[in-house]
Parts: sequence; C-alpha cells; structure tokens
Amino acid sequence: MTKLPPQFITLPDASDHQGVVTLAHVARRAGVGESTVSRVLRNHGSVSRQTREKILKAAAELHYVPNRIAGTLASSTSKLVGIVIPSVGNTVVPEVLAGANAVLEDAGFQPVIGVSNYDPVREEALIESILSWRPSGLMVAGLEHTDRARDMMKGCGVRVLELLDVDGEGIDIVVGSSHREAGRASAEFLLARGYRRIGYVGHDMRSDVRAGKRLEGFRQVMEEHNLAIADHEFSPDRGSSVQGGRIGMARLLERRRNLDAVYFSNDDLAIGGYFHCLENGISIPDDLALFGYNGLEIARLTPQPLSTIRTPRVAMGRIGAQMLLSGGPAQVIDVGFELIPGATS
Amino acid sequence: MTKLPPQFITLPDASDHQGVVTLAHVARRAGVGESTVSRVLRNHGSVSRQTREKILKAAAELHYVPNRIAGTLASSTSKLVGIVIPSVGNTVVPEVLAGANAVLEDAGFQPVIGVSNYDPVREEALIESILSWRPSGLMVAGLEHTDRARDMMKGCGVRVLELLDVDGEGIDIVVGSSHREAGRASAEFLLARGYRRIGYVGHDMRSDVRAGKRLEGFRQVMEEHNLAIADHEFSPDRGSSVQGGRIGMARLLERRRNLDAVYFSNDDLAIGGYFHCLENGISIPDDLALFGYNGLEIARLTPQPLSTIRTPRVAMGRIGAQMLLSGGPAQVIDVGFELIPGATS
DNA sequence: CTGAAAGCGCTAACAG
DNA sequence: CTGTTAGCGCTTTCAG
Repeated sequence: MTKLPPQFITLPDASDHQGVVTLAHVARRAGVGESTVSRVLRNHGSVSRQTREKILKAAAELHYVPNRIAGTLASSTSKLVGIVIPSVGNTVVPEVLAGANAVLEDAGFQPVIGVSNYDPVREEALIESILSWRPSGLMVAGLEHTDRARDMMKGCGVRVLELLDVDGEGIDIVVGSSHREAGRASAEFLLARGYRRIGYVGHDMRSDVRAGKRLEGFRQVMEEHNLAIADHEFSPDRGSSVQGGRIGMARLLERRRNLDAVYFSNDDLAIGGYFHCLENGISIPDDLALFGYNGLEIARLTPQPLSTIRTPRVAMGRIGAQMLLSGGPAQVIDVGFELIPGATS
Repeated sequence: MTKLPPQFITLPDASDHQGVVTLAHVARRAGVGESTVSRVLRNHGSVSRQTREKILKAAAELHYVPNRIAGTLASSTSKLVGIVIPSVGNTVVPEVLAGANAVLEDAGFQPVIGVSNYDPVREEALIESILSWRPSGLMVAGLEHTDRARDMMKGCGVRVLELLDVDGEGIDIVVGSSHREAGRASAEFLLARGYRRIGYVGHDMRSDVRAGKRLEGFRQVMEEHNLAIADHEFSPDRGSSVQGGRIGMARLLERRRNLDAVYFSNDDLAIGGYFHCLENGISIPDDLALFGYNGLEIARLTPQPLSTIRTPRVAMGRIGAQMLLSGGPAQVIDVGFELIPGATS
C-alpha cells in the first residue's frame, strides 16, 4: 500500500563506520536479507551453513551489536527482569540477589533494578517505572506494598515474585520463610535454656516489617509463658547497623542490669551488642545471653559464635527466579529456617 | 497452594484490542492525536490545559503504563544505564552503587546490572549484553578489562565510567583512588611505628587486581627500606572473607612466630585475623599489629578499632554518576583515601 | 532455505 | 496548540 519513492530507499553503507551498525548493514554486507541475518543471530529457524558463516563473518567484521530494544519491541518478548530491593547495603539482599542473578543470567535475562530504601511509596514509583520497560518478570521484597503497587503488579500481566517472607498474602509467586515462626523459635529456644529476663534491641520496625513480625512471634511465646519482654531499645537506623546494636545494648544495660538475655532484631545489631560486652567485660553467656537473626558469616566467626537463625538466602533467590521464569502456577514456597545454637546463649 | 487470579486483563474500556493499553488507546479515548498524548505524558511541548486534563484523565482511567522500549527506540535516547559489578556480596560495591543509584534515580535513569564475579571474560560478555540495551552510560569496576571489552567500550559511542581505581589508563571517565599509594601509605605507617617483621594475608590476587596493586605498593616501600615481607598466606576465596582471614592468619602464625605485624588485603580478612588473635590470647598490638583496607563500619567498632584505609565510596559512586550523566569531558578524578590509625597497630 | 513486507508502540519533524 | 506521517531496528508471517 505504502511505497517509498525509490530514491529515498538508502540502504546503509556497510563501509560506513559513522553511525551505529544495524542489522541492515550486516545483511547488505553479507548480501542476504535482513530476516536471514536475524535468524542466524538468534539461532532460530534453519539457514544453510554457507550463508550462516557469511553472515557471522560480516557481523564480526562490522562489530555488530544487536539492538535489543528494537528486538524486544518487535517480538514483544523481553529479556528484562525487574528487581526492586529495599537496600543494597544489607547483607541479606546481596545473597538473595546472587542466587537470583545466577539463574537469570543463565537464561539470558538482564536485571533492571531499583532501590526502594524501605519506603513503600518509593517502591510503588519504582515498580511503575520498571514496568514501563516491559520486563517479563518482576521481583520484589516482602508482601507489604501500597494498594496501587499491588494493583499494578496484579494487573500488569507480568509474573511477580515476592521474596523473603511468607507471612501474609502474596500476589503470584512467593518464596521465603516465616519470620513470625522464627521469632517464636527464638523465644522458645531462650526460654528452654532457662532465660527469663529478656530484653530486646531492634531497629526501625516501621520500615523493616519482617523484623516486626519476628518480634511479634517472640512476644507471643513470651506471653504464652506468662512472661513479657523486660525492656527494649530501638536504634533509629533503617536496617542493620553494628553501631546501632552497640549503642542500643549500652542503653538497655544501663537501665536494666538484671537482664539475662537479649534478643536482637538481626545479627548486625547482635554483633554490635557482642562487641559492647567484650569491651565491658560482660561474660557471655554467663552474665548475658545473646540471640540474633540471619546467620551472617561474620557472626559465626566471632570468638564465640552467635546463636542465631539462618535462612537459605541464596537458594531463595535461585528458587524464586526459577519459578518466575518457569511459567508454573502461582504458589507459596516456604524455604524454612534453621536455628543455629552458638556460644552466646 | 495459591491460585493465579483467573484473568489479568483488566481493561475498563477495551473496545478494540487485546493485550496492553497503548498510547493510541489513550489518544482515541481522549479524542486527540497520538502525538498530543505523547507531549502531555512527557511534559514536552505546549498543550492546552483542557486537552492536557482530558488526556491525563483518559490515561488514568485506562491504567496506561507507557512502553519505554518503544519510546527508547523511537527517540534513540535511552534512560538506561548499564552497571557491571564484580560481586554483590562485597561490602564496597553496595556503597558505591548506592551513591551512583541516588544520582541515577534523580535523573530518571534505571540501572541494568550484571555481575562479573571477578571474571574478565564474564565481564566482557556482560558488557556486550548490556550494550545491546543501548544504555546511555556504562559503569564498570576498575581499569583492567579484556582487549575486546575495551574496544567495545571505546567504540560503542556511550559514555563509560570506570570506578574504584586510578592506577592505569582509563577509557573515558575514571573516578577512584590509587591502590598502589594506599599500599605504600600502609607500609610507611607500619614502618614508622617501628614494625619490621611484617607478614601478609591476602586473597586471590589474580581476580582482585586492586588488592594486587596495594600489595605492590606495600612491597615497594619495604624494599626502599631494604626490607621484605616476611611471609605471606593467600586465601583461595575470591574477594573478601572473614573466614579466609582467620585461616590465613592461623597458618601464617604457625610458620612464623616472630612476626610483629600483619598486613591484610582488606578489612574482612583483617577482622578474621583479629578474631583469631582474640581467641588465642594474642595481645594486640603488643604481640602483633594488624592493618587492613576499606574502613568498614564493623572494623571500626570492634573492641579495638582496626587500623585501616578508607575511601569515600558513596561519594565515588555519586561523583562518577554525575560525571557520566553530565556530558563533560573525559577525565580522571582521584578521590583520595584516608589512613585511619586504629588500636591494632 | 530465503526475502519482502508489515508492523511492535512511540517520538519527532512538519504542516496546519 | 494539534494532527499527520514517517520512521527507530528488529522480528515475524507469508510467499517463493
């Protein structure tokens, strides 16, 4: 129907090193049609050995780099996966990311990431922004999102993976562990060892919902034993911080000298608390027991390994990514956790 | 366990189309041309208040999410920035990333990342892969790359930022600090304090070139004083590891009981070594001095803060990203480093 | 096995 | 201020 005046049809000159090399350049240089080049470059469809080699040679000579933007638009199948993480500094996130990334890479996917900084509103904006790149999957942390964020994730026709937590309602695929149960297990462990006057050192609960769930579980068990957390101290920091644990610990002990155990919202804080004890000659676990969460490498290598709970973080990322790409049904996978009794309790 | 919502497609007024809402739908619904919609949605060009609102309303009603893939192709200006990092687990990378990400986000850019795992060949592949998304900038770690990787970065017409190191020749923009100088400064510091029998505990030098440069600088100074590193131990781990430092330290001391100081390739290893000493009653710094590299938070919060060198990592990422986006000339920025005398030397 | 042609959804001149 | 019209570079029928 529409025809271009012949004089406007200027096939790109293969020897033209100015603009970017396109598939058309390769085609022209190899003396074949564009579609054939496309077939060869994607290893799709059958092409004679001869032309294939001709094309490969031309592409190499021209230093051709395919334009995936164009490819994605044309095929409307993207090799992009969106990832929204709460933070990069956190020790947990990198491990989950590493597991996921390994799978994604093997499958030829490229992650587009956004960092929400534990802010749901920011997360919402990032999700929208990332969705506009038309990824074929989206990974987010946790189950708590703004209403609009949930709506977008539900309605965008893209597979969604929610990681790290199973306590709540998911959108599509959920891979994580129960933080409430982890909190319960921690309390049960400490109580079984005879500790009764237990304090808590945590960080900002509003931003780290999962730490809040652990505390909730911990409290539940205490109440079931007609006990309560003796005192608590919250570090103002968002997320983990050794310094926060150190200070929180100092403050807590200043107020309560009779505690026999302290439960920390995570290992970073616990290590801070541990250092405080080391420095102040507080004997562990005799004077005071410590319990963390995460199972960080460093916490297992201190002179006295920290009692803590570990989750299979790398596996979480791996499994999640596999499910995201596999096209299976929506489901929840609880990867569980492992309580590691250390020398601090 | 859970079931997939029966249908994703929620198009309030999908009179004639299947699939996702496009700009054309919005245009039709608002009764205007596509280009007008485009103008409004991008806040570009002038549109009457009336039609603008009509369009915004239509877009909202249809839950329109723009397709940036199409936009990028059409305008051939991408809001993607490629980032290739050696690892996610490393403490250094997240901080640089955080600095860079803050700038990128403010400017509306989305990072596409790849993890090379300290493997130059993998890095090369990632660079090619990421370049195929036609980003408007590319950030990589360090100055050492395969020849082909360098060629691609030079020839792709995209601004390139090399981070973390300035000892060598850069491609375009370089933001980092001198590792050789850091190594030299470390040696000078230890020598000035009177230490002479100095051992070294490091990790795989071939993968972490920058650690190798530090060691080189350290050795230079030793030689200038007619001294040599007494003994060394290499952890097989790629990158940092507390465990590696612990084991390396143990092995080193087994062989050499007369050392008076140990230089570590980074703080993670140094902390491992420190823990070994704590546990084995080795008095620091009287029996043995320790020196690291990185200035990690945790290394400054141990009962005895570690002597180490710190670089402005977040600032590095920030400055680098700013330069990458600003369109300025190619240049090298040495952000310097700070030697932090701790209590371990 | 290969090429021609019709878009993918959006932007960017141009006209009006 | 607004619509029309070509493409962006690639994939994908669909003929040959």
